[in-house]
Amino acid sequence: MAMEWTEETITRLRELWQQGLSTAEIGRQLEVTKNAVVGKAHRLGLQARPSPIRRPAASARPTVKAPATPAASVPTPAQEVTAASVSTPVAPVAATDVPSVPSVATQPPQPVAEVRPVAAAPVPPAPPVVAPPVAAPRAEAPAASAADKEAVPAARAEVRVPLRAVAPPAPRRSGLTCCWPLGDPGTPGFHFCGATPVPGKPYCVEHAQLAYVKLRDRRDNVA
DNA sequence: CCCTGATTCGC
DNA sequence: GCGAATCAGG
Repeated sequence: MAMEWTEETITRLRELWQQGLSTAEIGRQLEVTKNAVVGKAHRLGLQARPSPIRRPAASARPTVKAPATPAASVPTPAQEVTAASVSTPVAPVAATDVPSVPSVATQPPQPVAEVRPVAAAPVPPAPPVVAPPVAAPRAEAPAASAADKEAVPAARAEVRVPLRAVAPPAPRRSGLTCCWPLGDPGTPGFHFCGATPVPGKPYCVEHAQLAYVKLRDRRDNVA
């Protein structure tokens, strides 16, 4: 064992899980494996998301040793979860004038829509005014791959965004603020960073780095 | 191949 | 309780 699963991490797990992030994605953010995420999620009694597979009976399981397979004929679990609500509420983000009430406490309850962080969908919360930044990193020099086995397969250059189902902070007319969410949405302590964002992006320098991370390395290279 | 989540079971 | 190994569907 290694992970401590502090309340902090458990809370984050809950949030991320509820946001519909994939187990692997959560794992990356929590610096644990997806297995750890799934295992913990189940132990926490978190709602299991539709599994891509069916697991009727568990017969042969030659993991390490002791197959022990007497007999197993279990009825189908019949646990269909058809939650195909493909709604796309899209954060309000009133573009015109907004009341000078940046306080999140006064904002309407977050939609908490199940925004799925589908890969290849770099959709950072639209900055209050300017056009979508569309972080398009990737500027690798093609050639030069002789002894380099890594070679940067740019085919999967993608970005990761927080994708909290929350509306950005009420845009102040006289200055943008970093809309990186801090805290637990829906709780009093929840707020946005509020720092001055980098031009063209909805986050400050700090959080922009967190938000726009190329996910190239998955299993390896945590942190 | 890649991805996904679920389960089992040694630790 | 934890999570690697394994499975299995898309």
